[in-house]
Amino acid sequence: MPTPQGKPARASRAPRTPRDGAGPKRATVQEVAEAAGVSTATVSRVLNGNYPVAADTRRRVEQAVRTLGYVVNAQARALAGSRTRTVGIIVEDIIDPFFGFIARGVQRQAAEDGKLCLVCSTYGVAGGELDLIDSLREQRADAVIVVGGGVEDPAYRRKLADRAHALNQDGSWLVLCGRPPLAADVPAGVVDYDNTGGAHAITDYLLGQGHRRILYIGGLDQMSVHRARVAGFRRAYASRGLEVDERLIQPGPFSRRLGYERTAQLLRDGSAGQFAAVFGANDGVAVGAMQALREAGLRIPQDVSVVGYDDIPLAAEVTPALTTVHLPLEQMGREAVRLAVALRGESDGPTDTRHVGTHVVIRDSTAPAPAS
Amino acid sequence: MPTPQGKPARASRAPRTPRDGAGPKRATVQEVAEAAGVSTATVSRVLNGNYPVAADTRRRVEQAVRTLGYVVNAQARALAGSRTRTVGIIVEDIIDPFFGFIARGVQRQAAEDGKLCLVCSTYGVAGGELDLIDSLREQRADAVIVVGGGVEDPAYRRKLADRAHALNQDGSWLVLCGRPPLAADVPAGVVDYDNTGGAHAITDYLLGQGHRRILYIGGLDQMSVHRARVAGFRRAYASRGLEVDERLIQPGPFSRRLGYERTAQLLRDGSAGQFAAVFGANDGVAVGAMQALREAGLRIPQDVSVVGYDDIPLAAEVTPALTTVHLPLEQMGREAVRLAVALRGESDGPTDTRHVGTHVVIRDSTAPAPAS
DNA sequence: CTGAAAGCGCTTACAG
DNA sequence: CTGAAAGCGCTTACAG
Repeated sequence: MPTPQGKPARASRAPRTPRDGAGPKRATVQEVAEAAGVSTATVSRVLNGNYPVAADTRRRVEQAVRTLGYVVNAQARALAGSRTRTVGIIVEDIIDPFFGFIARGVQRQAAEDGKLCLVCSTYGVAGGELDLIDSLREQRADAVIVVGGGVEDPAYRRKLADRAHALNQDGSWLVLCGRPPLAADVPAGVVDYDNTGGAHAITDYLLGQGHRRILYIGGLDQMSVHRARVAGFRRAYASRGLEVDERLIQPGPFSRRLGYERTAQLLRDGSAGQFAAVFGANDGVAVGAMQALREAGLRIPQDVSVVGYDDIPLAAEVTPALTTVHLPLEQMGREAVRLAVALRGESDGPTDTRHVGTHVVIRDSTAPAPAS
Repeated sequence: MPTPQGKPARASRAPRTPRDGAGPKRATVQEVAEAAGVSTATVSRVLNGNYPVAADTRRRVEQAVRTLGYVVNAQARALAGSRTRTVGIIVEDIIDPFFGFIARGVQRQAAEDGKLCLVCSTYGVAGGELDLIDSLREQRADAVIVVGGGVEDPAYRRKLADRAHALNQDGSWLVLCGRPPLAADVPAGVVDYDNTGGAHAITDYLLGQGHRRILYIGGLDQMSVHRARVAGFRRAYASRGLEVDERLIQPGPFSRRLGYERTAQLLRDGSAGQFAAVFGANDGVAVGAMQALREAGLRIPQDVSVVGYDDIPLAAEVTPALTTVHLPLEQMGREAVRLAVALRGESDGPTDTRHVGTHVVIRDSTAPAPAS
């Protein structure tokens, strides 16, 4: 009946008494059982298909399910069972292709395994990872996948290790994806790749082309990824008995803007000396550097060679196409989920580490050093 | 004790009897209550902070929580309460910036509201949306946000409407983001923008620059977004009393590759006649077209003007920077979550539609038509 | 192959 | 301000 007042009849905030006629309502196993004339146990068994049920009984149940439009209540199922069929993934920013592709791999593998993904982003907030792991623990995610290079700070690593133990207690697992292991006694899975080796390989390629003064741009000291890449850069020089001019190592956030601005500045003020090659700590940095070089009237690769890291699609799309280190990002995401599934098999196995391979992709942004 | 055989001591698949010593174990409210010397009701009340509790009692409980490392069990909470504090979002592909930015907005707003996001992708599989909505319904997501242009097929829209009703039954809501409403009687939220108006505006801008033969590339007939954009394109011509040469409308998937290949082909075989402007149905298509034009020796914008749609970062990064229609993608995502929250306030309100504004961004890829 | 019943870990009227 | 108790909707030994 219409409300006497002209106000819209919106549900008053009366306390929800159980089943007061209004309020949300969806069919339950109970109702399906009644409709099919069987017990709830039987309904559960046909729903899960994990136990023999007479063909005829099964049919009656399936019929009832259809008629009532029944859908299982995942929370009730998770509470009664032991798994939530959910995996959590924590990235810095879903819009960054590095994270985006890994997240895509995680999603796809999870979907194939009948799981759903809880995706969280830290947006670079310090400690954001920790809080998100806690939220995901509340959700009892079957696994929590933390993506990307981690902070090297020992205090932080200890906190992360605590989370790993807590998750493991709960029967879940922490999986580090693109980050080195925490410690031997920490129950966590790891999917990693060889940053040092990749940086070594691409630096050595440049060195082999006759380049000696390579400007290395990008990376923050606390990040494991950065330290490993710089280490590879240095080692390549060392392998050939060459020295690195420290002025050529220019740290900063992994961003296109950094590549652009730092390159432009060094070109302008010459404070790092000359250079005829640029190593961007990731593809974005490299592309930013390319733009600055071009604006300064330098040709790529005739005057300056440029390389990146990661091989996101952008690398192949710019002109000239960028020489870089290929990372199987999507595969890393898939691997992380597979590893988590494997680990749950063990009651509390040791840390398990999986390595994925990388390789240098030579495109058009590199050439032999100009004769000086 | 070590297993007699040399095999690794992995937990045998014995049936999990309740609390058999091994197995995952985490503290419960029960245990916190005992440790604090109060009832579980009281623990729940301090945890949720939604009810007065004596300061001293509160302290004891908080202490116990800390000591035991207690974390709430979200499934149990959701089962006992009525909300899951979870929102589901369905996109085509998280790696596509159009979807990525919307997903980011959804995530951020959800995080601010204390909710977690279940992110799903269809990867363009027909009907994928429907299945994913069902999964999200199992999860009892507080809202299910479906992103991007929808299929116009009436049968499909009917199925979607069924899902909307089902969700509404459950006390949840379907929210369409970047897609027109289904029908007046369907309980679903809508966050949309004016595709026709945007396409009209940017086409009119080109027309105002003296262009008459504008090549329109991209879009599939079944997609609502495409139909609306083409309608705007046509209307701009009509407003000025001009005719559209149908050969200049070239449909296809929204992809960089389409822009590149179709443009290259038309330049080669001339089957669409001449054109001195290209309207890419989205920025990716436009950038692909730019590449083909450049390879054909044409200058942008001196010889050919190019415009796109969406204004993803790529648009500002290419050279010359692309004139396009700006969409507040991240804001759309946020709006979708806010709308969902608002809708849950009503027991079953009518369809609620929110419009976000768009505008043309003029950059360097457009210029007056060359004198012919 | 099937059912009765306990239990998963919370929240929330209800009663003090 | 606090507690006893019911109930959320499933799954899973246990017993036939």
